[in-house]
Amino acid sequence: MYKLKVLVVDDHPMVLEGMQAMLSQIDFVLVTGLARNAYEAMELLKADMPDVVITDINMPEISGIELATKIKKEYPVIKIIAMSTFNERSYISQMIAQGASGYLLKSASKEEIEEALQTASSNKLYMSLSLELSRKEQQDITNRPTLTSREKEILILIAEGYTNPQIAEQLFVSPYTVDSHRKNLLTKFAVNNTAGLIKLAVKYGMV
Amino acid sequence: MYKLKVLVVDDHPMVLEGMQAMLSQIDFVLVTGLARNAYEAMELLKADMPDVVITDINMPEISGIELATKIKKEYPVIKIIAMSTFNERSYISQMIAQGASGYLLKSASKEEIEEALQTASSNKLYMSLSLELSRKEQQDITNRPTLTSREKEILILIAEGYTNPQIAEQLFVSPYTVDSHRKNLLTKFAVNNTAGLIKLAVKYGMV
DNA sequence: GGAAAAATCCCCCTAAAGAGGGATTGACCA
DNA sequence: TGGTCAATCCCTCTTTAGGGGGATTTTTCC
Repeated sequence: MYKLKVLVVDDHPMVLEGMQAMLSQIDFVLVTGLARNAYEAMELLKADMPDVVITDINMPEISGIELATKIKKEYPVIKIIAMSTFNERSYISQMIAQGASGYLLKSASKEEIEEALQTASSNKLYMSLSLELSRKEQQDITNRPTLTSREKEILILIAEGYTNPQIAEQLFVSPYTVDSHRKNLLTKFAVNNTAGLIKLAVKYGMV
Repeated sequence: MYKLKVLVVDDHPMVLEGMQAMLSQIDFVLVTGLARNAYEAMELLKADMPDVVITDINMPEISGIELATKIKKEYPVIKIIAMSTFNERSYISQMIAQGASGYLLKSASKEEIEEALQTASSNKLYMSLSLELSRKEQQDITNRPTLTSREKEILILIAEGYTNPQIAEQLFVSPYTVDSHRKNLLTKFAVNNTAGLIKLAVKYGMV
C-alpha cells in the first residue's frame, strides 16, 4: 500500500506534536517531517519530496501564504492544505488563490484530517466542515479583481505610501501612466478612493 | 520517583494529542486522562484524582473558568494551569481569581510546559505571558498607537472610503475638525498619507 | 499575422488631502 | 487650581487624487 507522504509546518510545537500523533493514526499516511517555519519546510521539502504539505497560515517571518506561493512555484505537484484557527478565516481565500487544495481548522478531528488528505490527493478541494464562510467572505473571494502585473506592482507601492510622482520615478515611467493604472485599480476594486482601495487590498492579501 | 498525575482538558483533538505527546516526553509526568469538555473532565477527576489539571480557557458550553471554579470547590488541592491562544489573553485574570496556578500559551514549548508544571506543583504561580509572542505581535503591540475614541471613529469612516466633508456631515462636526483628527492619525501612525494609514489600520485590526 | 490585452502617455478640471500654522472649550485629575 | 488631554474649530497654501476624456505602442496569444 502506498503511503501518502506528509510534511507538517507550524510554529507551535503543540500543534506539530498533535498533528503528528493524529496523522500516525491514519494508516495511509507517513509523516516525513515536521517544520517549525518556512525555512525548515523548504529544507525538508528538498530532502523528502512529500505528497502533501499541511501548513499553518499564521506564522512569524514567512506566512503560510508566502510559503504556499513558493512551494507551488518550485514543486507544483505538491498539494497544500492550509490550517488556521477559526479566528483567522480571512486568509482562506488567499491560500486558495495560491493553489491550496484544502483548508483545515485547528480544531479538526482525526476524521476531518483524513478526509482532507484524501480529497486533496485526488485533486479536489477540501473545506473544513465546521467552516461556514460568511456571505461577506464568499463575496471577498468572488469579487477579488484580477490585476495585471503592472497593476499589482503599483498597488503595492501605493500601499507603501508612495505618491504617483514617486512611483513614476521608481518605475521609470510617466506620472500619467501611474495615474492611469491607479484609476484602473479604483475601477477594478469598485471603490472611489485610496482608503477603500487599500482596505480591500490588505484584506485580499495583495499587499 | 513520584510521577505527577496530569489531566488535560481541551475541545480541540489536536491540542489534546499534542499535549499528550509533549507531556509524555517529560519524565516526571504521567498523563492520567484527556477530556474534551468540562463534563468529561469532572468524570475523569473523580476516577483518577490527578495532581494537576491543564485546561483550555475557551471551550463551548462550560468554559475553563467555570471548570476551574468547580474543581477548586470540590478538590481544592488540585492545581490548575490555564491554557489559551494569545488571542484570548483577557481571561487570564479571571482564571487566576478562580485559583489557577499557572498560565500557558498554546504556543508553549516542551520546556515551558515542564516549567509550568514544576512551578505549579510547588505552590507557585507560573506565567508564560511575555515569553512567546511572535516578532510580528511584539511589533504590533509596541508600534500600535493609542487612539482616542473620536480618532477610532474617524479612522473607521476613512477606511470605509468617506471623505472629510462626508465624515463631518455624519458626525455633525466641522470638516476642519475631521481634518485635525485625520492629521493626528497620520502623526500617530507615523505615515504620510491615507494609503499607509489604512494599511496599518487593517493590519492592526482596527478597521 | 491579426486581434486582444496590457502598458504607455497626454490633457483638463475639480475635489480632496497634506503640511503648516494656531485657538478655544471642557473634562479629568493630581 | 493648574496642568494635561481630548475635542472642537479656523486659516493658508501646495500637492495629490479622482473623474472625465482620448491616443499610441508593445506584448501576448490563438
